[in-house]
Parts: sequence; structure tokens; C-alpha cells
Amino acid sequence: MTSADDRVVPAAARRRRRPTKTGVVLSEELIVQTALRLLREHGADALTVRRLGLALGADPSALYRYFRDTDDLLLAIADELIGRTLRDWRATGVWRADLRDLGLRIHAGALAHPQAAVLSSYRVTGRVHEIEAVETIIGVLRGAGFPDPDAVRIYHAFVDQALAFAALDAASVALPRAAREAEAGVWRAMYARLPADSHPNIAATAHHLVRDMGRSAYPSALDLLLSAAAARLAEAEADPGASGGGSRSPGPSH
Amino acid sequence: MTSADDRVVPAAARRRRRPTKTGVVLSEELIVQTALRLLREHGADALTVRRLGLALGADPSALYRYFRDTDDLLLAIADELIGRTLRDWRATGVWRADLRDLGLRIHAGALAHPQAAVLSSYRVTGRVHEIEAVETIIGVLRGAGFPDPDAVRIYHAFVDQALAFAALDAASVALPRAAREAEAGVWRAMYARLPADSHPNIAATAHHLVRDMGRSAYPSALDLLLSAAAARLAEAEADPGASGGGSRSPGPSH
DNA sequence: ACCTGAACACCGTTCAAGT
DNA sequence: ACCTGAACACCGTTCAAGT
Repeated sequence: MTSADDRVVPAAARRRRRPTKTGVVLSEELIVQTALRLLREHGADALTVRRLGLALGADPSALYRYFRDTDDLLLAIADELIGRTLRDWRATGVWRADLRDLGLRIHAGALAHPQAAVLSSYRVTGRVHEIEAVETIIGVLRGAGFPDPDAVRIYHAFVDQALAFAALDAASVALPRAAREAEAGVWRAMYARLPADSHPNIAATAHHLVRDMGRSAYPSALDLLLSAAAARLAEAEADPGASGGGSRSPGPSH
Repeated sequence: MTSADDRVVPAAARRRRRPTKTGVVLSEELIVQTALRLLREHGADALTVRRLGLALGADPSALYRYFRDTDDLLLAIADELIGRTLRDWRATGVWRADLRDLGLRIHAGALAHPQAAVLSSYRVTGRVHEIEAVETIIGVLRGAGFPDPDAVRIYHAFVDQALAFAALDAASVALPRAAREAEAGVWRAMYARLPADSHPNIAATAHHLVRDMGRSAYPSALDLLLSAAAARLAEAEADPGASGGGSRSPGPSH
């Protein structure tokens, strides 16, 4: 009962495709690529079944042969983004550097397609690229020597933090122009001008706030998480029994 | 040029309100409360100007006198959620416990209104409740002894982590029933059944994954962040010059 | 087997007209 | 000053009919 199994027609079973009126031969891949292009070029509001049909040169309703509904299309987009992000990544064997690189790539990949990321970062796709990513990240942690329960806990915190910040920062990049400018202005126009007697802590740090809040906090948050994980690993290695078992094991599989 | 300044009619200047056909007297507060109720009772799709008008007993177009557009209404909802979350919070003076409590409250507050949170957690409102929250959190950090640049950096990582996880977890709670069940099923039906020869790391940790992935990773991620911050503070206190200035200062202001 | 086109039940927002 | 109602330009999705 996975999402992949629910697709209207399994890709392999599909044949005898007829070109549309404009001569295009539809496919899941073509639709996902076109959707990403629409999002990129015209923003999140442009991803409608009707405009996607227009961009493909097909009747909008034809898309329902490839995706159950817009949500199903979204999951396919999410998995394609994961795939692109990790396509050319290779482990170095230094776990902390590897996780840092993976986290920053996930974040940067989302910001490269903010409109798509904000719609899809949240979702568990159960599709091929996501599965490879899970296998890779857990492999890095187990290869580093984290006992299995710690490896899974840290995997979960790491990947959800990466996806959560990716969505957060993508959302701000994907905001309509007016809203985006209004938010940037709030820090300078409002926070930087609060009087010290009513808001002493904001007033004392206003120049730091204005400088900091325009940037993503993800690199900081990532480093804090990795620091704490490293400390945890040192503890686990000093006292191997404490964490409740789990075998040491193979390295990353990719 | 803040969002508050852009409101169609400043609340104070509004007078001589006429009841609607059904006898209701509209106000910004009533509209926000009704919007939260709609979201809570009927999900994110229910928040449309038309249904909100219906629920209020007013013509949908009347709402445009109170909010510039739906985005402006969303910012008001976001600020109301922040206000509710912190309404009865008090500092204990133990910075780490205070921040942990604040983080968990922000997260729990979002999950109590998942449909509202997923729409609004991202946004900088510049409104009154948000400003109080910023002042409070920075106050906790400065009161703990973090130098100003560290206080701001950790404030930013802390609050964005809380909001990002709040939105991530709210999104999964707010998912339409079918999609939500499909995602839960993916871990049991797909990840737990991958063969060890193709996916050794997932296979070795599958039982941990199934147990862990159904819960939020936020408490773990928060503790990792606070651990690392505590370590940073210990360093700063051992070597006060290293971090580049910033005075020690007052406690939390609330 | 797959694509089309009409139809249905909705949207957000604007603006002239009412009171 | 504020609310109403019609209008405009859109949506996602379904389904009978075509090829």
C-alpha cells in the first residue's frame, strides 16, 4: 500500500502511447520535468493542472492517466529533487564532513527549486531516490561507529532538520515578491527601531539581528547538531554498553 | 513599510461599523478566531474567503476591509498562534530548561493547530506577539551569559529550528487522511522489507526506523542543539575574549 | 489504450451600487 | 463608512465520447 503502488498505471504496463494533438508523447518523466520548469519560471502559483497541460501541449485531463491527482505528481517531483541533489555525491569516509556536505546539499538543492521544495520537502515518497538517500545516510552513521539506536535517532534528527530548514528557507525565497520584501523590511524597519526601555534585549542586539536574520540559520544549526553528535559518539565509544546494544557495522553502501 | 502599516484600515481608525445582514459586527479579532475554527474543524482547504464569509455571516468581499488579501489574514493568524503559545509562559531562570520548554511549546502549539501552522509558521509577522517572543528568547540567552553575537546566532538557530520542525510536523498532521496513512504505511510496508543485500543499512536498522520515524525528531534535535550551545557557553566563559565582544547583560524581560 | 472537451463545483479579488 | 452582489478570470477533477 505504498504510494508507488497506487499509481494509476504502472509505468512498465503502459504502451501504445498516442501523441497528443500537438504531437507530444507524454510520459511521467516529461511531465515532472515540465512541472519543475513551470515552477522555476513562473512560481508556485503556475503549477496548475491546466497550465501544465498547456505547457505540455496536451489536454489537462490527460495528465490523470499518469498521476492519480496533483498530490501524486508532487511526490514524483519530490523524489526527482532528492535524486538530483544526491546524483553525484560520494562519501569521503569522514563521517562528520560527509554529513555536513549532505546536509548542505539537501538545503542548497531545495533553494535551487524553492517553489518545488516548499511544496514537497515534507513528504515521504517511498520512491527510489528517497530510499537511496536513507540507505546512504544511515550507512555514514553506522560506518562512523554509532550504535544502531543512536544511528537511527541521529539519522532522523539530521534528515528532518535538513528537510525542515530546506522547506523553511525555500518558503521565504518562494514568497511573492511583495511579501518577501515586506519580511526583509520588518527587521530593519521595526526590530532595529524598538526602544531600549521596552525591549532591552532586542535593542542591545539589533545590529547583530539585522545582519543575521537575512541569512539562513541552517549552517549554524547543522554544526550544532553535528557537534552534539560527535560528543555523543565519544561517550558511546568510551562506554560501549551504555546505549543499549546494536552492532558496529559496514560502511556507507554508496 | 511593515506589514502592519500596510493594513487597509488601521484598527484604531475604524468606527461606525454596521452589522452585516445576519447581525454580526465584524472585527479583525472575530475574523481571525473564526478562521482558526474553520481550519481546526474542516482542514486547510476550508480556509477560503468565501467559506470564511459564510461562517461569519457576511459577504466574502466584506473581509477585504479588514485584510488586504488572504496573505495579510495569514500573518494575523500566525501572530495569534504565537501569542497563544507564549501567553502563560514564565522564565525559571535556568536557561537550558527555559529554552527547552519554549521550543517544545512552540512545537506543541503548532501541532494543536496544524492546518494554521503549516500555512503560517514560516512567516515573519512583525506583529506584537512575535516581537515579545523575540525579546523573551534573546533575553534568556543573554541572561545565561552568552556574548551578544553568540546569543543572536543561537537565537536564530533555535527559533528557526523550532519553527521549521513545527511546520514539518504540522504538515504531516495536516495531510489529507489518505496521504497521511500512505506515508505511515511506507515505513512499514516498504522500508521494513528491503533486502539486506541491496540495502544493508536500512535492513539492519529497520525495526528502529519503524519505531522512530512515526514520532517527531524535534525533541532529539532540540536536545542536540542545546547540548552544543551549552558546550559553546562553557568555552566562552573559559575564554571570554575569543568570541568577539558583546556585553553580559540583563535577564529575560518577561 | 489513450487523449479530448464539456461539465461541475468551486476559487480570490474588484468595483459599482446600495444603505 | 461599511456591506453587498454581480462579475471576471481562474481552479481540480470526472466522464462520456472520440480515435
